[in-house]
Amino acid sequence: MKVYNFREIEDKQQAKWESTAVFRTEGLSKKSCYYALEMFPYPSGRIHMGHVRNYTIGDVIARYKRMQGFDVLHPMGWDAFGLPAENAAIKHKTHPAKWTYENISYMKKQLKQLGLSYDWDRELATCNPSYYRWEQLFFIQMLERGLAYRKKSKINWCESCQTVLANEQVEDGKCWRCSSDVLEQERDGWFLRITDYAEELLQDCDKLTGWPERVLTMQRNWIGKSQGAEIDFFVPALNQSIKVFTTRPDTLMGVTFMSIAPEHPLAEQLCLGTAQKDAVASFLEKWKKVSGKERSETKEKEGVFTGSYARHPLTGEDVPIFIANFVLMDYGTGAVMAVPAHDQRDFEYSKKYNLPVRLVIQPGELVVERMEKAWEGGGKLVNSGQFDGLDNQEAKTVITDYLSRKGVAQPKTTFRLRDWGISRQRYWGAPIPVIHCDSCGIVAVPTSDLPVMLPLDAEIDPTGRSPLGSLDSFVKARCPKCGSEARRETDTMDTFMESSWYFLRYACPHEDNAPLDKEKVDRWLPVDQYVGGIEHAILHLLYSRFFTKVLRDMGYISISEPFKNLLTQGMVLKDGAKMSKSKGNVVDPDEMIQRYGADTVRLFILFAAPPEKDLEWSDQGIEGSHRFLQRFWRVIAENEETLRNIPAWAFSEDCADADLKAIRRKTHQTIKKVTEDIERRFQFNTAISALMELINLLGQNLSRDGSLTSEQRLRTAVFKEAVQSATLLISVFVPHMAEELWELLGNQDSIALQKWPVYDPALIEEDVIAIAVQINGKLRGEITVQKDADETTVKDNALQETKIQKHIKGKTIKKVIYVPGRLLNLIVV
RNA sequence: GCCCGGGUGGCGGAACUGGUAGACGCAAGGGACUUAAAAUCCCUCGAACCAAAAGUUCGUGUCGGUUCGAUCCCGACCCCGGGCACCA
Repeated sequence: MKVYNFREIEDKQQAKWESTAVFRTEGLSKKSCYYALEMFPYPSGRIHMGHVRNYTIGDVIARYKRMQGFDVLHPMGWDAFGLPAENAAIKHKTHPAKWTYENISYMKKQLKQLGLSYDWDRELATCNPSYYRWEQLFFIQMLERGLAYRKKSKINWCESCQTVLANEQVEDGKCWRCSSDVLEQERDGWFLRITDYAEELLQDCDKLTGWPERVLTMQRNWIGKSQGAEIDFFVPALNQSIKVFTTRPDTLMGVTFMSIAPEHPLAEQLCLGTAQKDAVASFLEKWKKVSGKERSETKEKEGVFTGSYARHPLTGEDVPIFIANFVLMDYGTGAVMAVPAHDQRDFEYSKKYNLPVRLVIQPGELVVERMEKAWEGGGKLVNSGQFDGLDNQEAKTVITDYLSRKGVAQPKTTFRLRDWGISRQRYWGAPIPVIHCDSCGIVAVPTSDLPVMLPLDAEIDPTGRSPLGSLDSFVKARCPKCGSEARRETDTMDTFMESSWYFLRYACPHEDNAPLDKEKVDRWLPVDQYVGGIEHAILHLLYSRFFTKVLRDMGYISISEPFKNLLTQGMVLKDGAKMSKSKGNVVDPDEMIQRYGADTVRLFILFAAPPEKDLEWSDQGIEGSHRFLQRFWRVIAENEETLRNIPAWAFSEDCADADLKAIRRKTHQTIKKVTEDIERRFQFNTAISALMELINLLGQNLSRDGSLTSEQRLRTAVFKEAVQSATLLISVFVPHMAEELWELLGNQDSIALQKWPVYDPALIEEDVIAIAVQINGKLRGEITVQKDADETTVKDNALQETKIQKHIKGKTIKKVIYVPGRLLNLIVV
């Protein structure tokens, strides 16, 4: 018997796939196209188990769809710009480009060893000018459309990474990459107007029915829409109005003071000439120093009276204006109307500073004197003059409309989402294609001059500061407008720019004349199934959605959403924790492939947990998966010759032998189960367990030495059907072994291009079925009946059982519940 | 605080979205083969009562409810994971 030499088999099959280019795709018609994509990796050096899991899941889907008859686009590439390359370059005294390309070549070898069915002809690396030149073009076009702009703002600065971070890249006040504290700084930078798309990004969440609900929730939260009104409060002392934003215009009559942020532009003016001047000055000195992050950690409400008053837009009453530490300058207008009775923060503040509380929403019996906290719910309006008696929801529009007519308010929608800051003060990224000219200002590089090449002769600065600024050959440029000497922009683009459109470029990776070939993109996109980690739930997925909409509006593509279905796979854990070098719990894929082969690693990872769940790595578990593959191999290899000589799919119609009948039934049940488990939520773990059951059954029907026994078995070809089906089914999980066994069974063409097996419904039904018998809902026995037995037969059979008789003796049957094919419940008293 | 997930044997996980809880695998125990080991094969494996079997009772985070019947539906609560958070 041929032994299962996985090393030899895997090398051989990988070479064969490569030489015959089985996974190359063109995509003939829109209808037959299927796009399976996994999030491309950052070329960090070596792949880890998270990659193995991600790409194995994607590969199963790609292989399955291919066998279903689709033209499957399954590409792979490299998210190749980024900070680690620079850090490694400093550490190892090399160049980021060299480090990156070496990593790519090593990791590519690793991916090939996993037997992933990629069309490597479409491979791309984002650090290649043939890729980023188009991104620079997009940037210029965004600039023309006003979607890209430059502004000075408070930015998030990571000292250790020496760069600015986008809001999305700050997690809990720390850098998403290195976890060091993020500082606030004033700085000039480039922004993309993602807020222009806030409404559409939010609306379209509803269309993403193939996305996990929790990812959508995160995106919705991040966009953070709130609807309300902007209301003007006139300040006589300044002879101008202060605008406030509120979601509760219905509580306007409950306003007893106003709070503004310490950074509010009017904060200092309001106290001029009042007795509060000094108090305000010391308060501002204290709170302006405190960063936004620290301030939000301070739960204690603190504020100071400005000495000035605003006029209530309805009553004309004087409303004292305070500067308060809890008011944020970068949300709404930086000023809020305070309604202590109906806002908890205002309530706490009013208690501390002894300010009046006025109840204007009446939820039943509540009275001000007995309030222990603010009432933030609904109710009827009271103490609101002409608006009394209105339902508060209704009052929101009524009051806003009323004020609008008087010209002191307007309906307003506010988003939490901020524009995307894309400037990075780093070297290893795509240069932002603009030129600073002393006379013309900021001038875009003419598109005919693209790409602005990232110079590869830069000396990497060990402090981490970008070398571009001091590289004269790069910085010195002519102004495209006036021709005078000018300076090139030295910031590079956030690397999330590259990953925001790579999935489009895969449709036409070799297109030289344009970023995208519309016809091809429209044929393949949207991605039918995207697979990746949950950690990108906001960052990458939100940016990609934004880019897709922008490129649509620019006319490059027709779709509005890039990813039709999204599968977020869980992490790979060891000893209950995420694998990390510092914890010393890393399991190296290479080592596992060496020991057990890629097929075993793939199988274990698919079998140990459903894809969305975290997966606990188990050294014993992988042994078990390997044992199963050995068993699978033996069942076929030990009977190789016999099986090969049976004509494929030839059956004698009636196999009377009960064992054989059972095998056929199991075969078809397995085809059904595996197909449905893959279709329905990608339950690979249960699909594999079904295959295990089939192989176990076949094993039981072999002789002690593993060979086929009876002559009848040889004639009927039932075994051949079983092993052939099992091999086809398992090929999506363990392609190398399946391919080898497929050959062993006498087949010529690659198993990857075979048709997915189809079950025969007539064969999966059992002749006799077990019916559970319950007395008063408790299981008391089990009977076997013919599959088409009716209720009366089942009941009569059940009543003949001694066990059942025992339980109903001396009692009368009050009711009979029969669930066909499943259970009989006798209610007795 | 708010919004999503999720709590099932010693462990990873199954269970047709109301119908025999624990498939499949791991670990464990026992046995066969072997001079021995490995490998392989067979048996047992939620808990309790019982010498054992038959059997009975309990059992899907907790407490209630609906139902002939609940891991599944409803209500209250506890715990774990994730997201958002002085967002006006």
